[in-house]
Amino acid sequence: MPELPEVETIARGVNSRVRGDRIVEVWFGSHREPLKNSASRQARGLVERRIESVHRTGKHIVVELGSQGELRNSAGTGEIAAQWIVHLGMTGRLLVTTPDAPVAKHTHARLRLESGRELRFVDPRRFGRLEFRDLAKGTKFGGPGLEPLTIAGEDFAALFRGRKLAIKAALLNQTLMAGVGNIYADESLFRAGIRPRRRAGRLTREELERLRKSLKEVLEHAIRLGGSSVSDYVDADGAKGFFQFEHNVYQRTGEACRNCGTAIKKIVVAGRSTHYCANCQH
DNA sequence: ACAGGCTCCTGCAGGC
DNA sequence: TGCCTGCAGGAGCCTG
Repeated sequence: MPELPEVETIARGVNSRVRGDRIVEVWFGSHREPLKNSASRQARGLVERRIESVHRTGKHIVVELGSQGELRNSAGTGEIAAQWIVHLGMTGRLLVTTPDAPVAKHTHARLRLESGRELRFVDPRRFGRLEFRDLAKGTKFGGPGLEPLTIAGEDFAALFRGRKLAIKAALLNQTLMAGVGNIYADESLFRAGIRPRRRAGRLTREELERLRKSLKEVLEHAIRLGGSSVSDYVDADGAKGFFQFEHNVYQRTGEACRNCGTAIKKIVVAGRSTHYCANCQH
């Protein structure tokens, strides 16, 4: 479901509410979990740790955790000893609630915090993933791919050099760049005036630079509006985003292009529905 | 290298 | 009302 702007919005919201709080009790649902390592291992690893910060890497939310068993109410050392990595898949939600808030259907994890609040992971389709990492036993989560918000023009161009796949497929490939999904691939290609089926390696340097800037602008604009709420996306408070009203092509099949009035086309690229304006994009 | 298909799931909209 | 089909912000795997 969520792409970079939605994940960024959620991570910021969660961070501002739980930073400095401590995990005092952990509950995982009993049936098949969307987990990378076992529920019991995660629960044992998470409990009694201070949440140092929460941030986004690609489409992943990274919860940075202090060492286990520090004194209650202590400020902590600020050092990162473990991480909880949350990937929301298509329908995942990470919510900060009061303990008495009704438990939504498909709630898979609940972390009770010292403040009394709860951090909950809800995911109907269970495409999301939860992973616990003890940094004493393994490496820090790096995530795949480069960050589209900060990538330099040279690096951006290098990603696509010599590649025969469609530019849209390349944008969706998380090992190249992390965070771009179906909405923002379509929207950035529209903004850059590039057709989604163009071969990545055939784009001119000028087009690539236009695409890099368009992508950055679209993502930053979407972050400012709290992301796109296409069906069920909500932030850490359960509030919706507003970028869906700014979409130029995504899910606007047959509607008039806001730029030229031509009907927006829908095709399939890389197995995903793809929307573009045949008049504005070349 | 890359395309395309299939898979993991649930929920919702639309057609009949 | 119900039943069926298709589709959905992701991504991994397998085949050709």
